Amino acid sequence: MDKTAYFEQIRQKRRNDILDAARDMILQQGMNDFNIQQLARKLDISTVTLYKYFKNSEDIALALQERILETQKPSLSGFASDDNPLTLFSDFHRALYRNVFKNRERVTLLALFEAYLRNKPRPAEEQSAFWTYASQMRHFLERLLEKAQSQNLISDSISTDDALDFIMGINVAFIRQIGLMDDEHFKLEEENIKRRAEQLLNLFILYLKTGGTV
Amino acid sequence: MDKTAYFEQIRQKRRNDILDAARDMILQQGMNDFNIQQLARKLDISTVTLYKYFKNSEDIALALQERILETQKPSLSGFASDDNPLTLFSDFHRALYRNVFKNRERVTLLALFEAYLRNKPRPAEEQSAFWTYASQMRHFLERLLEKAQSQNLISDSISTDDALDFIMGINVAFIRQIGLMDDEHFKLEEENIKRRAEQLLNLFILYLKTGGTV
Amino acid sequence: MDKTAYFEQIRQKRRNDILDAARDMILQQGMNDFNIQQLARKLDISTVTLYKYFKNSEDIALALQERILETQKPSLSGFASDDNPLTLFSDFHRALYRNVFKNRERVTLLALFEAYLRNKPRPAEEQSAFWTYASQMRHFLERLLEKAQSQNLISDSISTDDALDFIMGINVAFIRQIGLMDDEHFKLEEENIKRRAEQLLNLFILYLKTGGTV
Amino acid sequence: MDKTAYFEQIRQKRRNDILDAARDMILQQGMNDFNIQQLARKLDISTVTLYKYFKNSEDIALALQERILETQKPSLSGFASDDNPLTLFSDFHRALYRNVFKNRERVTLLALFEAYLRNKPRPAEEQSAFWTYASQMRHFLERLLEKAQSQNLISDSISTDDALDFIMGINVAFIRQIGLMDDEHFKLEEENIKRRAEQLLNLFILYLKTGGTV
DNA sequence: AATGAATGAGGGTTCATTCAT
DNA sequence: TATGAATGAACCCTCATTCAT
Repeated sequence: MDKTAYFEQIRQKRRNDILDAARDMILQQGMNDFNIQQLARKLDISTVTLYKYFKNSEDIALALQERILETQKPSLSGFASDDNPLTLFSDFHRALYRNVFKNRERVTLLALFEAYLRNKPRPAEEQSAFWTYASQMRHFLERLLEKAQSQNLISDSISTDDALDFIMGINVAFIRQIGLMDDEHFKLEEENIKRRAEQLLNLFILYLKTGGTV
Repeated sequence: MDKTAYFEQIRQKRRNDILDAARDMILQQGMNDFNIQQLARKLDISTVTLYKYFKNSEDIALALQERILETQKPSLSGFASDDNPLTLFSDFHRALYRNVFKNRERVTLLALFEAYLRNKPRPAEEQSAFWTYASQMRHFLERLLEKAQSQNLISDSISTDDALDFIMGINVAFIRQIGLMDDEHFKLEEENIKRRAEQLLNLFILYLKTGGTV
Repeated sequence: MDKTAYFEQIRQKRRNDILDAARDMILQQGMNDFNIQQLARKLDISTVTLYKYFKNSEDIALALQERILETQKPSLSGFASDDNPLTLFSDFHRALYRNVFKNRERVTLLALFEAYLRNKPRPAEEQSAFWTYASQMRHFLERLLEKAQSQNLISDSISTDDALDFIMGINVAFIRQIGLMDDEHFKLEEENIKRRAEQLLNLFILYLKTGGTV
Repeated sequence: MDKTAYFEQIRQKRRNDILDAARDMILQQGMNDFNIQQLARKLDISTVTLYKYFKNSEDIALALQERILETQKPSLSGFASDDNPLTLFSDFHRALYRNVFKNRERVTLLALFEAYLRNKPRPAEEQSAFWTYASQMRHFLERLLEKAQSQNLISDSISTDDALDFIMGINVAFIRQIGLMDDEHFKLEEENIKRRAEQLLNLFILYLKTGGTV
């Protein structure tokens, strides 16, 4: 009998339950008021049990962040590489925001972690989750832009690197903004924001085609 | 005798000193580790005295936020209204970012407050400080764009309202991002970020002129 | 009115009361079971109040140790330096043990601290309290022995340094032993132990006179 | 079938492994930080298994102490009783210290236990391990001294009992001191200490011969 | 026999806040 | 007005120990 594997499975499930509860708590109360005791109460287990699964409260937050980053990995399959690069760019941009709207709570969590960790002393090489996330797509876009340039679809005056930094920067900023919005406010504004994401795409296309000057 | 006024003045000065110290603490340690006892120690007064000036730590944060918003009010004097509206728009945009770079710490504070207050129960009508700040300039830009439109300087297809929402939204997102960057990273990237702010301006102009399509 | 001084006085008194209670607790239960909560309960104050007076439980132990070392400083006045050096040596030895017997609880505390701190990581330069105490008298004895040697009262073959190391080493060992004895056992054996201290003195004199060989 | 005996053997081996690990832990961290969970982790077994072998952590310490006392039993074979008693005394003394230096870690453990158990409520008849150890050799030395006295090798004025108490007392004190030294300090001082043990022997001989007076 | 899971108890510490002067 | 003193509440975490399998 494969007892060990069985236990491990249960354990994983339990870890996930804990992370789910932590997620809800953080979304409701923010990182500041997130604490292990309340989490244990909410899960109806003892704090000690929590400590068997996670080293401490920061460990929980980090595991949650990691889980989000893993689930959230931009899937690039489905983007047939022989299409027009700019069309692909648009598709990708739209898919990105579709994802953001669909999983706004994850974005919120990442944004809250980021603000929370801002002043904590952290290993130097560690990046904010947002930038980890962003760099995952950067590579894909890079090849896209290079291809577009080789096909003369975008302005000569554009440096691929600069363009990417600019586009990613604005996108990350806008996405963070979406994540940090108040839930109510977001619901009210959802349609407007979607329209603005589309406008942003237009702007980027305009930028790529013209290099940013008329 | 206006002894009362004199005391009130002293009191104001004291309040300001407290807010200064609070600002430094929050910038160094984040909202999480900001606490009244440490603040009192830093100011070399008793906590009780602090309580005479502010109800509690949240009250201090709010007062600080308010002080920033007041100081930060975009000064619109100096923008002669008979210039070309688009030139004025550019001037204004540049002045805005110049201000942001010069007072990044205030932006940081507003961004930290925003994340901190996100889940606190708050009076419904109260907006995030960023949006308060944004709306202060909105009115000015609105008249500018209307004028530009009447002079046929910008595309017919543009709705002034939409354009403003879009532009302000992106700007606020970008500015918040600048505020939340960590200090070291900011120093390294400062020049790049300034360049991107300028690119953004170019794009906005392009957007206004073309309506977002080439 | 000299309020500050008054408060400081009260404060010192309170610190002393706390140290007294800590001393009793440690003597009764040993260092292992010494803890702040119980101490607070015993003093009938809240733990928080304790923290206002001492940084943490180790701080209390160190303060207690320091207090002992200060009180315990071997008083060398009263030893007229023109007497026969070996007589003085005997007087000093006897005074030392008289002190040990009279303040055995202090010795016990020092011995308990020493064993407790043995595996704690500590600043390298820090010495065990016993050795601090011992070195305080070493200087006095050194001059004594040199004088004795110059008066041909002790064997030529003796190196003052070696002799002191030897004598101090055995004394500290014996004193520590006295401190670590069980209270009951000590009471039963007290007279015997006193006799042995006297025998030890004889041994030392013998050693000094003969150099340790017949 | 003597399956039972076989299992018992396994069990004993297991107990020994546990005690070995406990010994290492205690030497490294002291009695205070010695705890069952860490011990189990170190042995890579569950705490529950530990409880099958020992009642609790004090039980482990006592078993360890007992094991040391058994192993450490002074072997008196090899001391041919027809030699000169004082020579035998010297040999014995040297063998004792040789043993202490060779097995200093055991001495350390006994000294740590002694301090640790000092305030624990214990069965009245139980003595400190050191005294158990000391009394084991006392009997042997007693016969030796009596023989020496009957051969007029030592002073008439000496009471065998007193002399033994004195000698054993100083030895135990010195040995405990050696055990409690911290490892680094011991390494630095090892040679000096050995010299002092030899000096002590000389003094004891002198003491026995002269009765403590020149 | 061995182990994963779970927990009560309790120590360490910090924080906001009140009281008395 | 200002402050020293004091504390309740709450969080963090570890340990010994038991239960069910």
